[in-house]
Amino acid sequence: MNERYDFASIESKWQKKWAEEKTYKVTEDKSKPKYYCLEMFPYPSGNLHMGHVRNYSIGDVIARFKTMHGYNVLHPIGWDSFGLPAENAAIKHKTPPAKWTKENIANMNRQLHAMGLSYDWDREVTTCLPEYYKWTQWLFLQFYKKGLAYKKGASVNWCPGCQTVLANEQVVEGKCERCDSVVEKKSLEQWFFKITEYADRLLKDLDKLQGWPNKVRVMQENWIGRSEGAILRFPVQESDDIIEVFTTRPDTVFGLSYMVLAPEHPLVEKLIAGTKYEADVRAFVKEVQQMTEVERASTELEKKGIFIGAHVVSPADGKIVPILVGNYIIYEYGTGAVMGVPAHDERDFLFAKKYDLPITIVVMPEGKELRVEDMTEASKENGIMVNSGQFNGMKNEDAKKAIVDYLAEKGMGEMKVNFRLRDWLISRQRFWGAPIPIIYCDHCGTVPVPEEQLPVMLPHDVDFKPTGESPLKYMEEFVNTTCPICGRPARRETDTMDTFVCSSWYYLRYTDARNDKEAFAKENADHWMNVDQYIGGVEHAILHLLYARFFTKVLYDMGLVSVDEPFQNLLTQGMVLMDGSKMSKSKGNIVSPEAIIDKFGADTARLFILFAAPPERDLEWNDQAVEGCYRFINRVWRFVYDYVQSCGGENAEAGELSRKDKDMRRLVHTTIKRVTDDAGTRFNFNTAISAIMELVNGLYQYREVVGYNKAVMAEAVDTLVLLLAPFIPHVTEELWQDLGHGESVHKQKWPVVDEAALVADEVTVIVQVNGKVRDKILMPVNLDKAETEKMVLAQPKIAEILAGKEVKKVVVVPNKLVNVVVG
RNA sequence: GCGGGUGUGGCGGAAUUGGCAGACGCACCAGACUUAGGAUCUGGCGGUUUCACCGUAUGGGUUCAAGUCCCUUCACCCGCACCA
Repeated sequence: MNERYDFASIESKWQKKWAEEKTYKVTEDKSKPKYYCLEMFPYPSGNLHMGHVRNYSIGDVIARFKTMHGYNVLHPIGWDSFGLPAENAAIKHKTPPAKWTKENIANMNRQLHAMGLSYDWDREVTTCLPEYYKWTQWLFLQFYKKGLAYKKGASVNWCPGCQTVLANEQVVEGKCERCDSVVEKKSLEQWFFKITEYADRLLKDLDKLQGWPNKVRVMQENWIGRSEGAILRFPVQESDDIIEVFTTRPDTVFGLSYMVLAPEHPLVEKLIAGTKYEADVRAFVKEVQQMTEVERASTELEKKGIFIGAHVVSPADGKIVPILVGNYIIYEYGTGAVMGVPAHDERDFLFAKKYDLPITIVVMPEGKELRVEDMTEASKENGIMVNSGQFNGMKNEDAKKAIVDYLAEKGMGEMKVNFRLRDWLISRQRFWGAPIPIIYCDHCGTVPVPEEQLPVMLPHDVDFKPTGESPLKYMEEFVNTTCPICGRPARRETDTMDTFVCSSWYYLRYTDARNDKEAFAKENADHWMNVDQYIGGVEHAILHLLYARFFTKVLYDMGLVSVDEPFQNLLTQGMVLMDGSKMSKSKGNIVSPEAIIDKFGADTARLFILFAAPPERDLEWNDQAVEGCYRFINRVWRFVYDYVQSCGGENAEAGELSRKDKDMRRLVHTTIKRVTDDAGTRFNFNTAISAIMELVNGLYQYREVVGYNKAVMAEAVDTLVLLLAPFIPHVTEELWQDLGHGESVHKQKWPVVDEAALVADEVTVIVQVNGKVRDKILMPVNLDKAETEKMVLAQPKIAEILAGKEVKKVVVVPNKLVNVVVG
């Protein structure tokens, strides 16, 4: 054994050995309980960053810990390797995206190995390889067959920077989440997945995800945005047209004062055509549409509208009110039309004040006398119905249903649940993605590519346009094909799929990664699913996690999997910060994982990142604290070195234990207990590590004891190495061998707590007087309350404090604390 | 505006069920060893007017006992945001 801790040679030695011997390869071993530990797979940008290091260190500890606990652990890794950066690099450097991606993967693969992660590399998946995207395309076809993939013309989010459309989820504050360009609206024919059909289930099943952070569940709930209300129909006066509105307040329909349509609403054009209002309304609509999405969506925007020259008749009471176009109506939400009830809606109130429209109170808050003249804002309180014909006197909550029932009889309304969630737009006008397997034939229409013709391969040798426009459109050899039905010339779809499609099912592919007959065998998926622990950044709280849940539910309905939620438990790790802000190239506050590994080794890097903060919290990088972790490993190394030099290999009999021996054993076993709880059930690796540090401090003291027990010491040293193994796998593997053990430390059983060793003969009891600590007494363990009280009151120090005072009460918490209450 | 969260020494953080606030580590200070120390070991390290008192963002409450439970106020972070 080397006296010095030489991390570089130790780490490379074991990494090589683990790879050669496939130490972490896993097969479906039915004799053990299974555990699926998954970290969100990386985009192969070229280099690992600290966020990756944190993510994978956390996952690796969990995987190794569960393995030592006897689980059959699936711990895979792969590459989310389609997407824009590869294409942008291709344009810039004239390298094909496939080459750029492959090189990046190779480099990051090397970096992952340098971290000593326990992945089963035989299950590595790469989404941009045909062997993977063949099955992404196959899944698309299954969705298509079920009517869950469809093409429609729609006003969509267009990112001029990325030269492609975006899903709603990828638009943040009106900007592209990737490149920050202001997103424009474009009317295009696009492919969608019908995620809205699953809105209710995606919402309801959030209840099943008790192992998810509350925050993420709430974010998904808000994103899905379920609201209960009604559809009401308002006939346009002297016309056959009907304006439908969605409202959550059908009880306020008698307070109607006007009707507002979104500028994009088709009835606007229809109702103004050929009227004297035509020119003004068109000008207004154009003005609104010329605003950016950000401007339009701003709550600061002054609410404006214009009369379009037509009226509707209220189906409730026959009241006739004007129709306007309003700049605050969103065409995509509800029906794109809103009934204006100024008394009970804030926006309607402002609008009515501005345009001097009538305000009618129809819900009177109980115990109040609201008057229109006094109102400075809309009243949203519940109350009693007024000015509402036969519904007067009802509670407004009851009137909601009563009014809709009444209108329903006339065919003018019904209860309706509305969702904020939109269908998932999956077409991308870019090259580096899985081609959508669809063929357009002039005779047969839209024809899915037959499954036996998959994959639809991305061509090699591609010329990229500097604009970013997809070169696929111009590649005759790709576009021109024959119709699978009639055999006549036909054209391929040139859009590719959103990369989030690829990442919506990769966790299933891991269960059967090399299968070339199907996406995955159901048997394998059933064996491993669902993911017991998923770990990743909170930035995926909506996008990826919602899409993956949707996919799982669809596959469940198709009978391809037996679970309807993919991720049982979710851990959202915090960010790695430097000087208080997220590490980023633009800020220049980057610490490269490779530099840290070169200087201190992977074990130190892992230990620091796990020790510095609990996993959900943001973590501030601290170079000096990294050195502290390096010192700790050295301290462990020196201890084991000295131990091996002095008495390693001796077989000692335990024999009679002295008090200090027993104390040492108690420390060893309380440490096992603490580490097991902290790392295994709470994932508080920071406190688990601090417990081990205390053990090491205790060991340094124990070895100074003259005539310490060698069997106790041997147990303690072995335990120390075993407890550290999941955190710092290389050095513990080396130490385990130095201690004379044969098999890998990572194949050992986790140490078991000896409950008997935890019991002490004596305990320190805190003595309080009126809640203030006055003394600490060492007393025999498990004294009953009366004896404890007697002993405490007999203490000279306590007796002195209590002299001349009346003891009112004595509270005894056995083995812990006594509180004497005096008058 | 709505929703979620956080607030503890110079710093990262600990206190799992209401029971010694500050574990463990960083930084700092002192000592030992040493030709030397940025190595290692030992000790100290919330504040103050130090036989004691004060102290977990703020003010109040419950309790024998509150960082922990209840109410108030404040600050910061994150998500959504004209959602009808």
